[in-house]
Amino acid sequence: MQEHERIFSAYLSGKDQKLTRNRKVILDAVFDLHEHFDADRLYAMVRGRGGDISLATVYRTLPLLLGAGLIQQCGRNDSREIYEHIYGHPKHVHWVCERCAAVLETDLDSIIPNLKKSAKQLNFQISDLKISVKGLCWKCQNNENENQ
Amino acid sequence: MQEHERIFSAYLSGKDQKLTRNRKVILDAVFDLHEHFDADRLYAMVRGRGGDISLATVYRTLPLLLGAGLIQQCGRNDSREIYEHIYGHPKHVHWVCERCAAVLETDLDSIIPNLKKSAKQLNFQISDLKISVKGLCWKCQNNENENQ
DNA sequence: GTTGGTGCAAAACCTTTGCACAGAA
DNA sequence: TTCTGTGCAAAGGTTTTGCACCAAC
Repeated sequence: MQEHERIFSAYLSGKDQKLTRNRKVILDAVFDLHEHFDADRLYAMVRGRGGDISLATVYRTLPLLLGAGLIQQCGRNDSREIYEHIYGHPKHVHWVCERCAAVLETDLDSIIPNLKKSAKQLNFQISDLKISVKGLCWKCQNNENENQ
Repeated sequence: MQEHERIFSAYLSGKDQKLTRNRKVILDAVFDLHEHFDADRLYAMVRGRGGDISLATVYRTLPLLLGAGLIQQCGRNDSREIYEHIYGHPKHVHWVCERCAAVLETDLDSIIPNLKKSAKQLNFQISDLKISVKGLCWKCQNNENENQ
């Protein structure tokens, strides 16, 4: 049993819920997706694995994974909520290219050494942090005039 | 004529569009709302002013205000897009209390001195930046056990 | 047999759009 | 007269929910 299965299972137990077969398939898919994903992408992934899982079940499982701290929301694409798995990933900064939609990532500490100081000044107890930087990646800066 | 009217008018001219009466009412409402707002809140505001403006017009005006750089999106509340006016406001950091939903604001530079350095390293041309910190404000830390 | 899980279809919800008309240049 | 702007109602697209049945303990 993998670490994130243990975590999910423990979280569910605490709510008198179970780590069912469906939930296990969804959990595995989430951690096999090494990209950001939306509900539809995740649904396609679990369908591709032969399971008979409905979109409703995917939608019902996402809040559970959020609650367990295994995934987090990271913005929207068009009108869809985007998620990523975070187990074992330190909190980080997203650099989103507005042209090609590439997402670079860097760690947080290198750009926000003063975060804790500010929190202390405000007397604010941080539980979650999101930073999203939009602009042009180097590739798109060099190809500004090409059509996409 | 106020400064943001001039800006909006200039922006619209550039697109062969006009600063109509409806758009003026919406613009004024946006700058009279000294809080974050969603489409519905803004709609209520302009209705309250006696105008006969439809929700569709509000929705059609929001992208124009975004384009003119007069407002910006700042996350979602439930399922609604949240906006704030930004004319004259430097980019800033939101500190959102998860319990009472209070939003504190601080300026950016004090917590991210290294942002430009990172951008240079990545060769990333920044056009927009969002930072949202969630947690508990000092008030809620001291009243954790009270009901809301 | 009681509790939670699930597929299906329908509902809910915010937002966008088609259309016909109004208004300005 | 030829644009753009607008209200209204309908459509669109994502997410949630009601319900009946299933599965596990």
